[in-house]
Amino acid sequence: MTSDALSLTFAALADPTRRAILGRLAGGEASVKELSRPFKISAPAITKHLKVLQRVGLISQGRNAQWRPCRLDARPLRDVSKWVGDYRRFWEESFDRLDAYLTELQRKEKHHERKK
Amino acid sequence: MTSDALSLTFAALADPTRRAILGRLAGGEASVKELSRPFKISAPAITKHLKVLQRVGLISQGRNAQWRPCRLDARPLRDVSKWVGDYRRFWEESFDRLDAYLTELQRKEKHHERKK
DNA sequence: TTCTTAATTAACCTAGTGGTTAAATATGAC
DNA sequence: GTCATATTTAACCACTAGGTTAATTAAGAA
Repeated sequence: MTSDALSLTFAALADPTRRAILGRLAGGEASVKELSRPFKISAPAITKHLKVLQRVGLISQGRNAQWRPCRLDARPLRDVSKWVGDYRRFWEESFDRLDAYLTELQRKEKHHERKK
Repeated sequence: MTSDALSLTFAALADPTRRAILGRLAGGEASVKELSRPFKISAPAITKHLKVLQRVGLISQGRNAQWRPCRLDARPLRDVSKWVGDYRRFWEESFDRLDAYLTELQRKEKHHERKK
């Protein structure tokens, strides 16, 4: 795998289970068990997902008796946000073009109706 | 692979070569040859990267003689931006906490100096 | 100590990724 | 038609990802 931080972060986010875990952690700390509850996959699979998230710094794990409470650390998402933000003008542009296109289409439609 | 659109988009962005291609296309249309120039990988490898980008709708390819000019379509990035935006408050929060921590640390440092 | 629960590690499997080289296809130029 | 260039397809390879089950570690409870 590509080892630069941004690539690793994107890769970590490319799995819906991991994004769901982050979503859950947005609501506060949770144990591994709690995190696994919504999914039908095994505990080791969850552990692996958590390792991926931990490796890119999106979560950290504490210790409390036999539990390893996880908590969100969203800071790596700043870089993602910054990267994607550099393209904002492009999708706004495309949207504008699409919007203009649709408006034009509508105008033509009206014109067509009138002619009928 | 996970087949929901957002996962596929994140996965497409998880490769630095593909992100560089998007970066190049931000400067305007380019042929496959032109896109491949900065990299030391083979033409088929570039073709594969382009297919990945095309599959998630980040680029589209036209035809002009033997060239297939590629152009950026950033609209899928809106969803990425929206997703990551939902976490903004968390990284701003973490940053604040770090900031508060550093301020506190500095305060303690000063106190320590004074005592010496 | 023994039992139970939480979580991880080990070993394995399947499928997918990113790369390769060689061959095929498409198109304009001579 | 032949040649050269651009690009894709085919076939292959090493490695990784995401999953499994079984075994291991850690800690509180009986």
